[in-house]
Amino acid sequence: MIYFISNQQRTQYIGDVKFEVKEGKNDYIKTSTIEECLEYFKDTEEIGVDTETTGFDPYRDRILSLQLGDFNNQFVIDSSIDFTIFKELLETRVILGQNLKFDLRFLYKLGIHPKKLYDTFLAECVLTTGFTERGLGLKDLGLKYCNVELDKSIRGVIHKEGLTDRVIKYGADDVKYLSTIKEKQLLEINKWGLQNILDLENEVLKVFSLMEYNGIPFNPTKWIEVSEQVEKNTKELEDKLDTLIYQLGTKDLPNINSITKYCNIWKQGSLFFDIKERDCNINWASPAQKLKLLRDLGFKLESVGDKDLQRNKSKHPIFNLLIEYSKQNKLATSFGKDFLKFINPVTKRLHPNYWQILSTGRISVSEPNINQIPAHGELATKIRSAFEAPEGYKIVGGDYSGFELRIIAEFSQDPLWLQAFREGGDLHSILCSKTFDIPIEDVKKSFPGKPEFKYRDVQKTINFGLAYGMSEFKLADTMQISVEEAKGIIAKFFSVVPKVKQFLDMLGYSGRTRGYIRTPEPFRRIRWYQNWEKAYKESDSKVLGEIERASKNMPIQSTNANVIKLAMIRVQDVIDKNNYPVQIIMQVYDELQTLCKEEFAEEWKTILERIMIESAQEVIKSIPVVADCKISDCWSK
DNA sequence: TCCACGGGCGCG
DNA sequence: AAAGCGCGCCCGTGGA
Repeated sequence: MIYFISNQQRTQYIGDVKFEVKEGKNDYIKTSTIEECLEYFKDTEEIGVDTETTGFDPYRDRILSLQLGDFNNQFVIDSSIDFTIFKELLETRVILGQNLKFDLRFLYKLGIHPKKLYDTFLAECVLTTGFTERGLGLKDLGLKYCNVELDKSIRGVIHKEGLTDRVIKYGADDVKYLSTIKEKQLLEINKWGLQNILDLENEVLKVFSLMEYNGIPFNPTKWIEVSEQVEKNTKELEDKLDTLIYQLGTKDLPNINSITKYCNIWKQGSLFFDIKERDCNINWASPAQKLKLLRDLGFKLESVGDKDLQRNKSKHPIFNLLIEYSKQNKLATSFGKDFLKFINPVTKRLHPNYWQILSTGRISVSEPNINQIPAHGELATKIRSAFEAPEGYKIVGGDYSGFELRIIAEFSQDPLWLQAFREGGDLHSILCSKTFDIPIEDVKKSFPGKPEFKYRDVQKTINFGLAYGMSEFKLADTMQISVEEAKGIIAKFFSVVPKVKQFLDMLGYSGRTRGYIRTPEPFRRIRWYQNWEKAYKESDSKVLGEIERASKNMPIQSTNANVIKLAMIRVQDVIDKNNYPVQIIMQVYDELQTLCKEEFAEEWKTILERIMIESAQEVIKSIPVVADCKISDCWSK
């Protein structure tokens, strides 16, 4: 049965005619009261919850209706009711919902903070990680688990139509099937041993919801300062490139009679260069145009990517200009003034979207993507300084040190790799000395005859690269050596750390032969390869190779992601239990940043660091884990 | 004018 | 046959 709770007249439509009625014309909808609703849920442990809202922003939009229910009965409560009446109920029961992050932000706005969550959307993500053709919407889940066709056609018109019978029915259906979906999902979850990872996701859900709701403090003045500098740099470099082309056209291209002729060869009908105006029509942001030009000038390049430009930079001054231009242009476009559109007009903060589960278990962030803010180079510090704590607050946070390398140590149990972390030595240097048979004091020296390659840097490339399934071809390309030489280096390296090789080979074999790969205990996340079956039958080496390399990396990357999620749960838990004046504001792979009241910052830094380390040691048991936290006014390394 | 695609590059 | 993993964003390109 569907119950409707409201303090106002119901809106009804017959055709296009709108009128108010007290009781709907369909007898499956009854009017009810708050008291009846609270009484109904008095002894239930779990409640299906959904909201309809006027939009996506909890600060500018509002809840139109709140739906609470189970399979037998659903209550549709309209916005004439003060929803905070349900605070106690919602904060003590298990809240069952589909993509709850959306609803939670609106409940937070009302001061309602549900604690125990089960999200059918996240459960489906956990069950189908890696599949590209999967249905994650409630409509898909209704069909898959309940064989019921849920009507979604109405979404988006509720605001106009009002709470008519069909809108109420639709709202009620959105909570009616949740428990059935959950029960059937749990059968699959248990069958695959995914309970731990599902619990982790359902718990960290509220942290991501809070992060989206709270947002990130941002100082636009500082951002604009850097943007203007970068824009200026970009324009100057464009001018320099144009001038260079002018000089090339008049002097360095004797085989081309005039730049006009060259231009006509290059692009029919439109001049890219006007000698009189000294105006060059080349779009320096166009890879195709750049490549064509450089090839016409006689350079052999495969692309105009940084790697190819770097290799040619001694041959002509245009390469250094192009390298620098690409960098500045990237900063100007991706991190320029356009970025300011993401500032929420109400909170003046950034409120990015979080996608909680990608194929390895990492998250992704968008609008804006806070996980790709520049971190290297001289402008990075300035750019990041725009992420600034307000007056009276500090940014407290930090990252795990060499975390993926520690994960490799734990899972491979390689003696040398373990020993390096146990003794606190520098892993890259230790392995470098053994791989290249040189004294450890010499690891920062260059290879004989190759001043641009230092032993330890190459070792770093190997340590990270091989964990991603890197081949001798890539190493040869990176180091500019022969494939044979590269092969030799890899063989030597793996003879130094045989158990690492064994571990990676095992992962690759596992993925290639089974079509899925999973994280070791305790989380046991699983990633499927949708294209595996076909590739396996057809012995498609290209696809199987991709699966093999991804499988070598997934448990490592995934464990990092699982651990930081565990840390987030525990950190938020401590904040909530103690009412600390702290907000988690960012998670950047192996880094957590919080916003903290200034007077609490010192104490908080110690607590945060401890929780991060303790969380990681739940998984990394053989060696110590290090987290470096610091207190600052703005986001910094 | 809109859209899909891919090169290129920002982060880890 | 191709050979380092995981993302999102910007822009140019080419077709509708």
